[in-house]
Amino acid sequence: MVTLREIARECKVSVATVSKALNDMNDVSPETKEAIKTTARRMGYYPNSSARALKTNRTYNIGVLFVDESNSGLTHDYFANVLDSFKRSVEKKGYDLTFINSTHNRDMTYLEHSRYRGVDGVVIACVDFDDPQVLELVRYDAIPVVTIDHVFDYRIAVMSDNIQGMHDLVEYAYSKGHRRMAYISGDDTAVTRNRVGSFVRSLEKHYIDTPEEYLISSAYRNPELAYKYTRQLLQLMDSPTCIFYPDDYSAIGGINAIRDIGLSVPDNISVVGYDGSYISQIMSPRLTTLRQDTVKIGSVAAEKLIHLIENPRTTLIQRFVMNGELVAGESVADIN
Amino acid sequence: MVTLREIARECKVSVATVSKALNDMNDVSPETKEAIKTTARRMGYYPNSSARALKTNRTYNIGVLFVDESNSGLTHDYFANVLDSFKRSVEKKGYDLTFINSTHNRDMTYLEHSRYRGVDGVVIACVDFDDPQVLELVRYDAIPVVTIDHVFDYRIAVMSDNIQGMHDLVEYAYSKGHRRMAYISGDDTAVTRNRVGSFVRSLEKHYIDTPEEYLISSAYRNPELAYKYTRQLLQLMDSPTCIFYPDDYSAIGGINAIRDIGLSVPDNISVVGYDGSYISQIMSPRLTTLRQDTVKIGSVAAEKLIHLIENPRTTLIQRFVMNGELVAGESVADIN
DNA sequence: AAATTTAGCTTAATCGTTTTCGACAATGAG
DNA sequence: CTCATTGTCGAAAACGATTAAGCTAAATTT
Repeated sequence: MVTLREIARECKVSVATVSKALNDMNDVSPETKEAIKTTARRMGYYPNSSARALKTNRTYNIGVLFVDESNSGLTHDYFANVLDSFKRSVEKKGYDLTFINSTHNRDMTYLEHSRYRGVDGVVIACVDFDDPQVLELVRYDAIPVVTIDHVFDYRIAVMSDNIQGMHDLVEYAYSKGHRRMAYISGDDTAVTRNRVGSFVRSLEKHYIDTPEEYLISSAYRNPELAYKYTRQLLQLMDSPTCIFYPDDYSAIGGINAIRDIGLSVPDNISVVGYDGSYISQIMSPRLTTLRQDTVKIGSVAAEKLIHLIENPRTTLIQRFVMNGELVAGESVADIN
Repeated sequence: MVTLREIARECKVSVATVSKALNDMNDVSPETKEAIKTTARRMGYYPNSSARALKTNRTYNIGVLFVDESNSGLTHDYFANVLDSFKRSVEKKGYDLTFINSTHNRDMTYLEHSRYRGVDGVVIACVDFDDPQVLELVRYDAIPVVTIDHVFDYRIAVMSDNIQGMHDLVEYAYSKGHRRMAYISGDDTAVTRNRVGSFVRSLEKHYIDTPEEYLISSAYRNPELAYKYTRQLLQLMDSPTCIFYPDDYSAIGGINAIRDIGLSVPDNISVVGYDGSYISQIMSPRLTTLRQDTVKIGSVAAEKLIHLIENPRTTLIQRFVMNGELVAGESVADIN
């Protein structure tokens, strides 16, 4: 490993001068600076991140907290895409990504792990936001944090506009003539509450009351449950003409239930998904869904987190709400 | 941040003694060791990874090289699952995961980046294995490496048994009465060559020659291309009764093509996927496919890499081939 | 009883960097 | 000509940990 010391010996200057030259400090003459830089390049030098971190308390490393009870966020389509975009963005600015976890040897909490690794900041998504360990990390204000799809006071949040998104979907179905709409929603989270609220209010604007049996609390990414609840809805005497699902995967489960009963999508029953995942547009019929802008969410989260890291005091704590985009698809029939 | 020094002051011993006590060295008396450990716990001590890494040249950090031209490996269903399992496994042993990339500020190669971060080892998957930067990293023998689904000499490789997998699929289709089978395969990689070879040989065992127009080189995860080539196959005078695809997504593209022509799966044409992704079993008809054991692949890769890290000289360089599992599904008709 | 070993602890060097402070020479001002 | 300023550079401390080597006193051997 080639160190500053070796470059110093080669250039016949001190280690301090080499360091300053490579960091472009201005108390090194242009000539020596240039000479040092070229020999550094020639010798294949790159800094030792541990040594630098030890001295500067900056690692250029960002922690990623992405845990799901069942799967980790990695296998979660939506979050994997957000993370992918996030990763791309931070890498452009010279930061690396390290996963934060708590199932460590000597068991550390998320906060301890973050401090152990000395990450400059943490992005949190796809977790149980009531987890005491998450709260501990969020409340520890020496580490910059952005959360995705959840709002904490005094923390930057980046989120999808679930209220507008659901509104758009309801308006679309309404415009196609649907009046009896049911919503099989996800687990009880902030995101879910926003969507359910928006669903009900959007219908109320059209003077449509949503009967209790049209609002079913299910789970995200659980086609089996969606299947079950879809059958349940279809057995109502006054069954809906259009069913909304928490995500595209659940919608597929619903479609299976509809077909197994002998009905067709969208001819007999219309279906609305959420997320706009890749699969939703290659399946048939193409799903009517709301594409969340994962690229934007990831890149804005990255940008804001890095800004917070590099300008700790001047950065405003805000929420950033990203618009999604309605994807018309073919799963909602025009029954006008 | 609480350091060894503070614990030393508190316990009225030297820093060295504290370090040795916490690392369970045997030249510290049991009593002082215990005392030191409890005060360390009480004060909320955890080591500074940078300082430790600087001194020991061990980071307990593993580099992940997962890059795809289009998307990163994160959004790739199969590799995301492998990575997820890998992550879980290494975390159990106290290692963390950091992404390796080359789009860094001062542009470093993969190798330089790995050395810069001082990772103890690297797992490589889902990359262009002809990339000079990948080769540079693979050839640098001071960093332990395991590759997934690709074999290099002198490097540990963990892979799915594509030969057996394809064989099982062909045998299955054959047993269902299919004789005219076509294969729309993926890009030209080692994995693809294994599968195509196995496809052809498995049929030869049954004295079936595969006509040239039945072997089409397409791409992975590209339903549009699969759609196009499927139409092409169906226009042949002697069109196949069963079509194999490089992956489940492509199979969906193929199914769409078949349906758009007015035919049905599996009544008119049978379809075979690969991977056994989640979606393949919630779609309808459930896909006949080969589930790759992503959990096993990830955990074995982790186990072998860590063993190599901790026993550099004694670890044998081998290939580990993981069996997949045929998932019967409903997309292959019995035409006997 | 003298010599040697051992247990338990400390001292100090070291990993590779950054950064403060001071040294020194050249330059400019008065 | 003297004094202050400026431009370059180096010495040394520091970040927090590990570890070889040395020291002291007690335990053991001869």
